[in-house]
Amino acid sequence: MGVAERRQREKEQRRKEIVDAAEKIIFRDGFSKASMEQVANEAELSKATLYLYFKSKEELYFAIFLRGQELLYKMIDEELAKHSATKEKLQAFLKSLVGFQKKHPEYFEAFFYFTTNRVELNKQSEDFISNHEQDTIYLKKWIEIIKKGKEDKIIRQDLDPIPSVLLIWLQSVGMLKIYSVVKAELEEMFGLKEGYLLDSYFDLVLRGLYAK
Amino acid sequence: MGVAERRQREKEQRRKEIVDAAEKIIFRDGFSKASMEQVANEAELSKATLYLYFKSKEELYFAIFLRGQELLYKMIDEELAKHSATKEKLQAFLKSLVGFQKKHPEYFEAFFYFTTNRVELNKQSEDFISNHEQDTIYLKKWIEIIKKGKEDKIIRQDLDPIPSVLLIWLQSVGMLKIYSVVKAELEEMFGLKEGYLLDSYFDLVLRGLYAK
DNA sequence: CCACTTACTAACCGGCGGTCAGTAAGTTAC
DNA sequence: GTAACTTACTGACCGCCGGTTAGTAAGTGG
Repeated sequence: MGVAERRQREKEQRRKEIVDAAEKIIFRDGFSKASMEQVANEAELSKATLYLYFKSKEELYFAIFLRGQELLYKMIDEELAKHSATKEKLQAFLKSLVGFQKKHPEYFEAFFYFTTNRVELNKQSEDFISNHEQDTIYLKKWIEIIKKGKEDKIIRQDLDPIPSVLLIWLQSVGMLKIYSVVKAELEEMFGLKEGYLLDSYFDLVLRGLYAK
Repeated sequence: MGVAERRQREKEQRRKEIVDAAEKIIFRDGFSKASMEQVANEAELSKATLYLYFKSKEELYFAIFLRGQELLYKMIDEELAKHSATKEKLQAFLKSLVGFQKKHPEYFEAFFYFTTNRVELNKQSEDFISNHEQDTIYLKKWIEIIKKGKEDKIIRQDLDPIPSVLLIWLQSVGMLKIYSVVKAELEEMFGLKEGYLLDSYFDLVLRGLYAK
């Protein structure tokens, strides 16, 4: 019986179409200004139908966030695959994160939204759990990289890998977000050249890690 | 004629009362969940009256933000006055910022809100301009501290003071915000002790700055 | 005592996230 | 073929919220 399977496929297709529509509207207007009515129009459905696929506006945005996160992880992994030295790996990480924000500012926005808003999402949902697992795997992978760097005497011997990895993550994401907002003001105020601040950031953060 | 003066005083008093009420409600429920109706009730006024004193909900929140920022700057200055060495000054800065978030998490929240949301506030308003000037003064003060640190060979000679100061600011604020959200999860996941991550942060960021 | 200002508000508006009763097309069983 | 049932969808509605408007009542100044 292929009917159930076809139905399933069609349902997933609809879901995808809704997320596509939501991306278009939310990326254009921002999450809070975008309305479910607009998304529904874009998807050529009624607003009520959206709620058959997503519990709330926020969960719909979460689906967009997941797309973005997958993209980010892919970008990091691709860049990472090019390098084997610890220093280069760390640089690749920072470069990917910056590149992600530059290439996909709206996905970065969604990413930032869900890291700074612990929202009442369905924490039992498949998506949420698999997402959380993926995060954990990622962090542990980076902890291993730092550990290896320590063994190779590249990284300071007195550093604890766990907080180091967490901190680089937290401070980079936070800095990039704020920078994106105040960029123009700062560059005008202090006559900074495009990209100069980020180059300085790379230098500053890596210097805190490296031995010697 | 003391009438006009009395009226002026009373008006300022009302304004203060409204901000007090708004603080109470917004600190309890958060900015987005708090409603102007609730604030009005708390202030024992009608909602319409609030709009005679503030143009929008956001401008009312901005008044709260200003209180918080003043407090933050005061905290930093007090801590700073205790020290003269560059290293200690930098540590005092980080310590004050962390202390501010810990002591006044709601003010920190407001502070973060207005650094990551460039909102349509009245940019000609007295408050906004004086705030912007104060920020500039503050940044320049820190740039001077770093310059002096370079002269004293405490700070790396190859560092440009301007981006260094900006970056410490951006990354610290951003990190603290994200950390406050994910703190519990991280500590549970990696068995981190309370405060350990922040100690590591101090170490990491200062190591990036110091010579030797 | 009257003209005018000040401080305030009840009632309203448009828009939004979210819900619900109902419908129409498709599916299954006989 | 048709009756019973499921699936996918929607129009109309609800409550709430930020913000506005027309109007009132107390106080001021001449």
